[in-house]
Amino acid sequence: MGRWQPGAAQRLQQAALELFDRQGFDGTTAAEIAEAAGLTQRTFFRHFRDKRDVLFFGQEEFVRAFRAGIDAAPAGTAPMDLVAASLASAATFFPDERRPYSRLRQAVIDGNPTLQERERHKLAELATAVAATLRDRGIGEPAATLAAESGATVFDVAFAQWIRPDEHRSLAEVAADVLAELRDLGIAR
Amino acid sequence: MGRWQPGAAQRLQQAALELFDRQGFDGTTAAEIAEAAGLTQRTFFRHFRDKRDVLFFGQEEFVRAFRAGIDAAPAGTAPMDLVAASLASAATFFPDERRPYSRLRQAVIDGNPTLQERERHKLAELATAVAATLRDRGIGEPAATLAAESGATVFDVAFAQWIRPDEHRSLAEVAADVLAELRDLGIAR
DNA sequence: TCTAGTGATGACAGCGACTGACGTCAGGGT
DNA sequence: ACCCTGACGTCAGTCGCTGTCATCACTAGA
Repeated sequence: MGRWQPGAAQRLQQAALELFDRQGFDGTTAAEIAEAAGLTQRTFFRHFRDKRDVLFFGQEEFVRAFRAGIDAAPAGTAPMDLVAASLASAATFFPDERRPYSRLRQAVIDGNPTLQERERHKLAELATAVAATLRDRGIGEPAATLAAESGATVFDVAFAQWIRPDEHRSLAEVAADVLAELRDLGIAR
Repeated sequence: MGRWQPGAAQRLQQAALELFDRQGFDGTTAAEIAEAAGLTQRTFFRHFRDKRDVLFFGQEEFVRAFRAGIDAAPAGTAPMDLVAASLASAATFFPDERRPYSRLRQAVIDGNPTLQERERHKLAELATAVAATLRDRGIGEPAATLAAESGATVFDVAFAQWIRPDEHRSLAEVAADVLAELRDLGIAR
């Protein structure tokens, strides 16, 4: 056993979410979050690049889920079908049990512009990673980037819908529907 | 004649771009920019919400160009054709004379992650505004958001291409080509 | 069993972004 | 002359974020 409790980042994230929810993002200092997790401000910034980052802990695995969906598809699959596969794979990261947590987290993000900014950035990073994966499969530019950005947009729209109070479908179902709508748009001239 | 020179925001933006180019974004303080423009740090923050914002001065007119393109289209135009119209309209905001300036500005942005973050945010704001305009024309959700986000993506990709050293086509031409590629993607199953 | 190395953490000091309160100086209306 | 308003300056902060160094538990090797 170490001198410190394990999972410092996890504890910081949970403490941050609770404090942000209770007293707002701006009304919460990094030192306060650290104290709630039994740590100091300095340690907080050793785990996260900045105060906002604490809400985006664990996004790498999420990106890996997108890539895994593409990697598992058979050779010769069309770009937008690869995107469909990556969406289906990523949706498994958000089972229905996680919906309440996602709603709370999103409410905090929606309440602060700088957090929305960071969220957009993370979505853009996701699109960049997916585009790279598509390029690895031989898809050229700008097709790879366009397909990847489209996938990110579909995920974003689907996630927002999935979180709504009156929504009960799974994220996978919602995402499939949104993707279908996008395809209809592309054909309509 | 007032006590102060007019166009403080303009002067601040120009001074900022020069200083960022010469000594980097992080290596330039807000007080320094203000001083170069004959003002003080406090005045800088009365014109701009934060240090990054100085590089995005005048984006409202840019957004208006997008909306104008949609408003000018005849009734019954399909969503993606409205997007095409808005792109064509917005492209007039970037005549070839502006290319050197755009290149310099983009180089500064590319050199700093937080500036990229802000740029993504501005692009998202643009998409939100375009989606609202589409909704005003009777287009429902999620079609309006999907079309608007697609338009923003096309603009982003086209702009990046337009800025390249070996690119000589106009932004309107590049954007039309990228949009055509996106449409090809949508049909491919 | 002693000891030096390692990795995570805490304490301290400091920079710079950003803000609120308040004072100052024109010009325009009355 | 009068005040009001709008743009700016001054002052005194708060807080995000960082560099530096000391500290403590654990571990490998003698």
